[in-house]
Amino acid sequence: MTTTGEGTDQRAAAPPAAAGDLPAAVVRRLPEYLRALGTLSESGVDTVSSETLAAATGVNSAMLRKDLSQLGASGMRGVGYNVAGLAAHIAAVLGLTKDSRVAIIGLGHLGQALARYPGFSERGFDIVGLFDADPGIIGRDLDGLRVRDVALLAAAVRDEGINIGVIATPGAAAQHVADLLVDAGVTSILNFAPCVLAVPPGVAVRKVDLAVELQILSFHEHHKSLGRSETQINKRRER
Amino acid sequence: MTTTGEGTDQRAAAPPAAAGDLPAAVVRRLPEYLRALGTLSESGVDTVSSETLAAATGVNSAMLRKDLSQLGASGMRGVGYNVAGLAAHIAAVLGLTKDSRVAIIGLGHLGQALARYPGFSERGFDIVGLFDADPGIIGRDLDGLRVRDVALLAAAVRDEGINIGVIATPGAAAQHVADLLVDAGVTSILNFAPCVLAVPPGVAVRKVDLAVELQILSFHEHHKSLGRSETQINKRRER
DNA sequence: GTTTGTGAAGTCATTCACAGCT
DNA sequence: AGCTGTGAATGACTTCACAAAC
Repeated sequence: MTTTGEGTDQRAAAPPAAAGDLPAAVVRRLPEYLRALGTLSESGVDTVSSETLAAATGVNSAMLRKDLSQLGASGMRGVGYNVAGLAAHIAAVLGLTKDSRVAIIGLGHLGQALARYPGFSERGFDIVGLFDADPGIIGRDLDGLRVRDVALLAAAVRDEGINIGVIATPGAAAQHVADLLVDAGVTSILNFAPCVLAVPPGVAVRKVDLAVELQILSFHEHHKSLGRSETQINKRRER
Repeated sequence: MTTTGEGTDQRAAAPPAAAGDLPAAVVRRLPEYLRALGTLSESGVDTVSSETLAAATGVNSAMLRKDLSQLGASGMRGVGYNVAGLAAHIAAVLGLTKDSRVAIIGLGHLGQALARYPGFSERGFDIVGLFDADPGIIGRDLDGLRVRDVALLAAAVRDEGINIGVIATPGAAAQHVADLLVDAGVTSILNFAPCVLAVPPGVAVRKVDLAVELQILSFHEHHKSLGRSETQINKRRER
């Protein structure tokens, strides 16, 4: 599959690669590769080996090569991968060639932080709508965007081309908001509320629960201290 | 090379002792079970079948039973699981019987939101220290906690029993902060900075990168639009 | 020499399906 | 009847190891 460069992307009729159904595990790693490539690029590096890039992203180099090969990206044997070309290829696969339009629903502390998080716009996610149900919050101005009544959400989704919804409401409101988003045609949802959302097939939901992450750490912490008596460290090759 | 950057989501780098040797995939699901059990408990339910609990957490019921069986939790055939008992069991396995003491380093917008996020203390994670390097932020009061100079971090870890560090600094500072935490004896880190941390074996790192989540959604969005019309939506996977 | 690309092997995770308990 | 617990089957992911390409 040495599809050569060519590529800048977009949706050609010809399938440049199998990109259609990439294993979820691969997709999860692509943003990480992309970030590392950006860092390399800023350092003026223009070619990178799978070994080096793998180290920068914390994965095994064989896996990295296999991932890239599945994307249809290719390197040069004996040399490595072209940093800029690879970054462009990954960005294309991720659909980052056009900016996405994001609405945040729920502007409590977390929602406000998300609204102001520079990492979103830096990576091409334009926050274009803020919505809340609390009259005490509606009307507030956050870095130039005014918080609107969630009743206006559906219309805004249609009129303003919103395609990603970020739910940062309390758990009790999350399903309702998800329904609003889905009915308005949004098919990608990032859910920060601590609950499972029911959505129709075809709608992608990703969930981030900050307390869950801490609980997982708690588990490790707990079992590290339990292990003190046994001292049996299972040696497993640590990358 | 001490490169241990623990992967994004799943992967246990920690060396747990024999008794607590649960697969990482199971540990990831436990907090979700616990949350669903809490909801059931509040509704006055005191017995639940694997089928029902599985539905509430979005997993397959056989997997749920297998998970619980690995914990040593058991239900009653023909009846189901005792809600309170199961919740207590899972909490014990996760080490949630004693509260954890958390420091947040980096109090930009995200760090401030985390500091005020009620979900942490609700689930037994006490935020006891806030640290930043910016003189403009040091000294600020956030809900009764004063932001201290990061130079005081190591002493605070020791004197105040901090066992979890949350890094919410810019990427460039994150490795330095991680080193400080590790040197001070912290073995659990939650990293919000967009970079891979190198830590010695025995230190557990979990990473949450908000932009990565959006990029993954972008992928799905992108491929929905150029996929065949009879799209076969594969199951989305939650970390 | 270096480094990619990939079959094959290995490891881990999930689902199935049913025996066995209540 | 209903439901758990678990071996077996399936599927997914990762790593190994090496031939082919530069």
